[in-house]
Amino acid sequence: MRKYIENIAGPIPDKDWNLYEENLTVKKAKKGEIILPINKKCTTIWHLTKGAVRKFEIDNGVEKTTHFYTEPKVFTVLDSALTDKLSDLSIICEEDCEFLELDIKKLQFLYQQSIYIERIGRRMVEEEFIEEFSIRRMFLKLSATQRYEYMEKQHSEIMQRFQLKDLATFIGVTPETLSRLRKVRLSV
Amino acid sequence: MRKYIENIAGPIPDKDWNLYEENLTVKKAKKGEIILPINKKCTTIWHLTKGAVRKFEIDNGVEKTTHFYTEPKVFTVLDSALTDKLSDLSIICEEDCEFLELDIKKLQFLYQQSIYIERIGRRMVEEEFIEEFSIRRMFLKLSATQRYEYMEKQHSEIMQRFQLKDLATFIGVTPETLSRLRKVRLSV
DNA sequence: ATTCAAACTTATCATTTGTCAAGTGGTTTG
DNA sequence: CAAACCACTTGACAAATGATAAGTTTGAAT
Repeated sequence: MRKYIENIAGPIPDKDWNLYEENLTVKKAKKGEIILPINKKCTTIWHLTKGAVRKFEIDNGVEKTTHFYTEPKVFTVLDSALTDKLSDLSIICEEDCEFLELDIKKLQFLYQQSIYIERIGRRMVEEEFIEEFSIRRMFLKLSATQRYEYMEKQHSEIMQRFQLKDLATFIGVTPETLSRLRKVRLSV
Repeated sequence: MRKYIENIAGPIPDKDWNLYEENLTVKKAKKGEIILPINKKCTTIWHLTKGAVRKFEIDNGVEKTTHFYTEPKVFTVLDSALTDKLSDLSIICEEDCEFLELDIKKLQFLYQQSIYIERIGRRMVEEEFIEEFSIRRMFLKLSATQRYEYMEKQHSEIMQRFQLKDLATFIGVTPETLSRLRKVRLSV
C-alpha cells in the first residue's frame, strides 16, 4: 500500500509514513457485505488491499453503479466525509476483501502534522478528479455501444470481476440494452 | 479572491497568502479570446475575477462544452498541468474577462514552502471532484429533459450568461433536441 | 445432485433522440 | 442600408434506447 501511495504522491519519509500507518486499522469483509450503507455518514478512508468493491446509488428503487474499485485502491465518499451530509451512495464488497481503514477526523488531524500527508490527500484527489472527468467525457463523446467497447478495452478487469448488470448502469443503459449491444458486437 | 479561496480552504495566515499572491499575474482578455488552445500544454492556474469562460473539446469537428465558469472561480486543465500531456480541451472567454494567473511550476514550488498553500491545492481539487461527480450523476439518473430542468433550476446563471447550443452539448444532446425539450416544457 | 434464485438474453413495441434540411430572427460588418 | 452570418427553431424520418414480459443459463445452497 505504501508503494501504491508513493507511486501517486511521490516519496514519503519514513517518519511521516509511520505516522500515517499508525492510524490505519486492518479490517476484513465477506463478499456481499455492505461496508457503507446509504444514509449513513461516511467517516472512513478505505485502503483496499485485497478484493473488489462497488459503489452505487438507488434511483427509484434501481441500483445505479457509480464506481468499481479493485486492489490496490484508496477510496471514500468524499462529500459525506468532508461535510455532515449523509451518504447517498452505498459501498458493497463484490469479493472477499481486506482493508486498511483510516478515520477521516484522524486524517484531518494528520494533515496538520505532516505536509507529506497533506500531499497524499491532494495527490489522491487530483487523480480521482482526472478519472472522474474522463468518465464524464465518455458520456459526452461516446454512444452506448462505444462506451461498452471503451470499458471492454480500457478496463477489462472490470468485465471479469463485476457483473454485467452493474456495468450496464455504470455506462448509463439498462441491462437489457447492454445485452443487445453485446449481441450485435459478437455478430460483427 | 482571497475571501473566495479562504471560504473553501479555510483561513490562511498573511505570510502564506502574501507568498501566494506574489506569484499571481494580472491578465485581461476580450470576449472571444482563447486563453488555452487545444494541443498546447496547460501551464497556468487561472483565477477568474471577472467575466465568464467556457471549456470545450472538439469531437469530430463539433464543440462539446465540458465546463462553464463565472467569477469568482479558480480553474485549470488538471491532467495537462500535472503531466507533460497536451490539453485536449480549449478555454474561451464568453465575456470580457480579468484573471490572476499562476504558473503551475511556481505553484508546485510553493507547495513545498507552505502547508497552507498545499492545503489550498487539496481543498480546491476536493471541491472540483465533488462538482465533477455531481455532474456525472446528472447523466446517470436524469433524462435529457430532466437534465435541462436541473440546469435551469440549479445553475440559472449559466442560462443567462452562456449560449443554448453550448448548454445543449454540456447536457449531452444536440442543439436541435434541446430546442425541442424547451418547446415541450413551455406548453406544459 | 437437485432446487431455487438471480443474472443474462431475447422479443416486441413505444418513446426518445439524432440527422438532415429548411426557415426565422437578430446582430454584425462592409 | 444591405448582405452575410449565426443562434435558434421546426419538421420529417431514421436510429437508438427504454419498458415490459418471457425464456434461458448460471451459480449457490441445501
